[in-house]
Amino acid sequence: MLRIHNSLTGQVEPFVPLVPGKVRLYVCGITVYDYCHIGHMRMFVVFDVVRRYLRHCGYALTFVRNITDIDDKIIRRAAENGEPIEALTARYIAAMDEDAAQLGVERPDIEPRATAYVPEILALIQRLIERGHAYVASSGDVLYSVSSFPDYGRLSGKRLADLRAGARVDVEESKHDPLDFVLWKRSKLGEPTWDSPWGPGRPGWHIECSAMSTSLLGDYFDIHGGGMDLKFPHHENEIAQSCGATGHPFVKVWMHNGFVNVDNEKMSKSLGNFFTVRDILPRLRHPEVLRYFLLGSHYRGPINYSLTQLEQADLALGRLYNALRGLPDASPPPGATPYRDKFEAAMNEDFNTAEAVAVLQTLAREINTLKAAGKVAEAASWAAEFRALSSLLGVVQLDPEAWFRCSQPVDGAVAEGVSDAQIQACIEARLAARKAKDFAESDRLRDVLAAQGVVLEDKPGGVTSWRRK
RNA sequence: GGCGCGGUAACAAAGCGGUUAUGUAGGGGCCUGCAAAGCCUUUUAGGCCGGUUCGACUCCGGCCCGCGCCUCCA
Repeated sequence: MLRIHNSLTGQVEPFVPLVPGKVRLYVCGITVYDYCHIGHMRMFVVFDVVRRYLRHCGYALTFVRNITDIDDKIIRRAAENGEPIEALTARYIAAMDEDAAQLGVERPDIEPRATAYVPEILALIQRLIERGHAYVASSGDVLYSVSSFPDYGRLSGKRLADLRAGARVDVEESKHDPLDFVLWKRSKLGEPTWDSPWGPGRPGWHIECSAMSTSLLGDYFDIHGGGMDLKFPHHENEIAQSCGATGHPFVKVWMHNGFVNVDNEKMSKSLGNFFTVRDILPRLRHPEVLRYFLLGSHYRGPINYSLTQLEQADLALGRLYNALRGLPDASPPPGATPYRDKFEAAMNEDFNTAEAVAVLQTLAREINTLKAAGKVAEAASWAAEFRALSSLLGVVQLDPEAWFRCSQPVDGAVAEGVSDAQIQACIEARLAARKAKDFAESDRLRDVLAAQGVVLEDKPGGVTSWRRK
């Protein structure tokens, strides 16, 4: 049975959907004003695996991931660039889609944009005012009254008194309570605006997610996910808004993924240790290397980014592909297998992808052993099982030969080098030399290819396979 | 100050109260014309101090160290 860590309780709990057989999942997506960094991508990949596994468990899943396409940073960036907001957001949404696709992240079932949900947002704010959870401030903004919601702070384990004592924000006079947050912002000159009962303005960030999630998934749904940093205040505020509006619970299970760090510190622009997906992919043999790296540790813990780590991921993936090499198509062994059992046990325990990957490595050894013993049919059968399992993680999705034809770029540049056909010709010539026991020539040809980053491997039966370094 | 997380071998990273994690790296062996790959085998663990227990890396307490959130942030 699947068990999931619930941030609301701090426990790993058995997962029981609200409606048997159905799961409704909402994940906070990104604000589109720049390229995705590795941290964004970790969130994408983590919830892509959650999505795959929930479906594998047989649930009818509705997966929503939103796009925040109106926000202070977007407005500022568009102004800096001197371009319309729509042009900016369209560009970065397209870039996000490309990056996600590279990493094997499938599109969510529904991908709402905040700007398309303004009517729902207005209705929600209206309801909050009616129920005494929100007020129109002297500034013209509509604010949420934190003190009207006794449960405020439950998700993040904070108490209102502590938060007030530690408040570092400039307290705006119009706020009844320094912790009150904005639902509807009065727009300044030149900013995008929508009409509202409280004058022209635009939605606050937190209310967008409450409106989109409940509009699409209902007032009470199964899982809400996002990055660790959204727990407070974003998700806390969502709870206050949604529960405030309905008077009943909002989300059953909260899931939060850990950060990507660099040198054990959070990636941030101010520290200058920031890596976008577009910075990294050109340094890799294949985008799968990044995905494998991200799944190599548990989703809740921090993960430390470094080139060394990516190199290790490359080698580990190569080992998996190597096991699958040269095997015919086959059907997996019927019924449960020890590998499948272990894999599923790992995934069932709060999506332990690190352990699931270890199962794949062990299975690869089994396949290699069978291959070495000449038991090709058996090896092929396990290879089919391997592929069924690895597709749940979205790794080892290529044809093995295609993997080995990719080369590992050096300093971000892919070596031009020799073509596949030239390599093949060289191998033929070397095989002829070997047949004639001309080992000097044979070794010379191997060295020629080695200098081009091509490694040869002589297999039994006079077959030679190759790989790019 | 408040809340929370973590310290595992050369590097990375899991599970687990007593039995090999896993990958990479190192040693030895098999295989190979020689290599490579693969397989077998093997060396390096559990921050520190106490406690519980027949037995603790695993549970409890204290200490030290690192990190995160408390402000926009995946």
